[in-house]
Amino acid sequence: MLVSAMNTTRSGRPALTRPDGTPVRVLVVDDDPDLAEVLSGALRYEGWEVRTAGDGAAALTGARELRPDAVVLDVMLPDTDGFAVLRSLHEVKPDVCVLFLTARDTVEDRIAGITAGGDDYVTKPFSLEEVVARLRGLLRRAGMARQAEEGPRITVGDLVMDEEAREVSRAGRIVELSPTEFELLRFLMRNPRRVLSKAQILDRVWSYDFGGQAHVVELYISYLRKKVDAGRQPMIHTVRGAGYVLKPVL
Amino acid sequence: MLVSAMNTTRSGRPALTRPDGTPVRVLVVDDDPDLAEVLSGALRYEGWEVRTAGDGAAALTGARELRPDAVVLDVMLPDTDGFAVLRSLHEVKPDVCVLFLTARDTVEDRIAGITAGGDDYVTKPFSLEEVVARLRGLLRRAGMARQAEEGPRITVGDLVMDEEAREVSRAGRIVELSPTEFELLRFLMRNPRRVLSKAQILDRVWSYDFGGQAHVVELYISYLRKKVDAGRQPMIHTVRGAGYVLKPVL
DNA sequence: CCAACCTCTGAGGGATCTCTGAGCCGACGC
DNA sequence: GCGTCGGCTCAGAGATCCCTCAGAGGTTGG
Repeated sequence: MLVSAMNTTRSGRPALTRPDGTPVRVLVVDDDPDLAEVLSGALRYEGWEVRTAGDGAAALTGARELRPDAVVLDVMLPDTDGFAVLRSLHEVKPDVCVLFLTARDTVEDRIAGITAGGDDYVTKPFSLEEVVARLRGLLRRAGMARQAEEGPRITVGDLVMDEEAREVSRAGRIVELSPTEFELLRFLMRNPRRVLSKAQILDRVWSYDFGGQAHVVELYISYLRKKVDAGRQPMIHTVRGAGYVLKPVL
Repeated sequence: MLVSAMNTTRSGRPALTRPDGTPVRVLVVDDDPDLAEVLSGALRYEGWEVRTAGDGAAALTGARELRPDAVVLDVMLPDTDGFAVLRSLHEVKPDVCVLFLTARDTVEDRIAGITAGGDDYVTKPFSLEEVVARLRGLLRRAGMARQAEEGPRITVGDLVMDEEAREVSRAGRIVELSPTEFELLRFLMRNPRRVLSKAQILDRVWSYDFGGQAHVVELYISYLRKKVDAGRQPMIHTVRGAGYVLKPVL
């Protein structure tokens, strides 16, 4: 019988692993150290091995040493631009996945070139849920998903989410959700039966530069309830003074 | 009043240890020496090895020497801010868990991203039970729990508490509890068959700045009895002149 | 340029929680 | 027996937490 070391995330979920069972390796390249720190924290939380770099030169060194499966790459770097780094990266490791971080006003045609190569991008300011989800998608499509259960769909009770199709259904009936509602529900569904505080939700679902109050979370929970729980047995529960839980109906 | 420091390991319950069986190591960073002392007393009471530091520089030195598994870190430090310390800590020891202490009014300020990495925070004024519980949660998720049976749930007789789902059930039936009731019961359940004085309970379950009387403890014990013991064989017993005990029904 | 949609702010109101005060009861000592 | 003390419970005030509505401002797509 084949026994491999069980690789789990800090959250207790089974981690997405490389074909040989070792953790996925990701290189984070951003010149803002705070942002790099937050990103690498979120990725380590997924059970992945992370290394950071602050500029293009460091990125290449890091890539040679870590030999990452994926790279999170800021387009704006102090020494070079992201596309030059991309070319060098592909020389070092041709099959690496790249997730670009771009400013909102980055030129369109350059982005078109990215997605054509199978890579992906997110625009700043982004939410951590989105970055993690995109990375998971890239890795999965690159054949990195060793999990049978780690498909593109999440199921909690009779609630089903297809991440790729961005489609949610409860008891077979399609539920239409706005982008924020979708991300909030995804976060809840990836952490079922666990109480999530409003701060946790804010940190994870809202952009890192969101300055607003935790009140928005209440508001969006109320939207979700109207759409997901409407008339049915409620799955979204409030835990007063603590946060919210998503629980399948028993 | 504040609980006095105790250096003994709590008897009757196996301490949470590192994978190699040595005690968990925690660094406490706060510029208020009284608070640091109270905290380290509570953590030593858990059987953990504790060291304190008063500012960011001392925190780094301490981290390098102690190589802690977790750090309790005040966001407001005389020399640096929490984010910078977090980054340095992760450089010293990438897998360290951090529990931030923040004032209530700075909550919205810059917590963003902190809980995203799997780290956590509590707002001042906090209760020691809460700090210890959060730390235990962090350590458990980081794979530090060499627990024999130290899972996310505590069991005493037919009474079961799931800390992550914040759910309590007696004989299979869900019991709804308010935040304070929950913390009080958690404290009782973590110390079964042991008489706990009202002063002990106050020091541990209520915030350190609570100025009220021990009468509240009686009141909350009475609430708990109504919900937990309701109609069943009582598990919560009064020891006149000494305190309360939680005992499984024989 | 307009319409539809999305996101967020602010305010109101309702439900729940916490704690105080007071009365009651039983245990214990004299 | 009787008073005292410790503990239990009820009732209610005040605070807090949470939900919802209404609408402003921004974005998107036609």
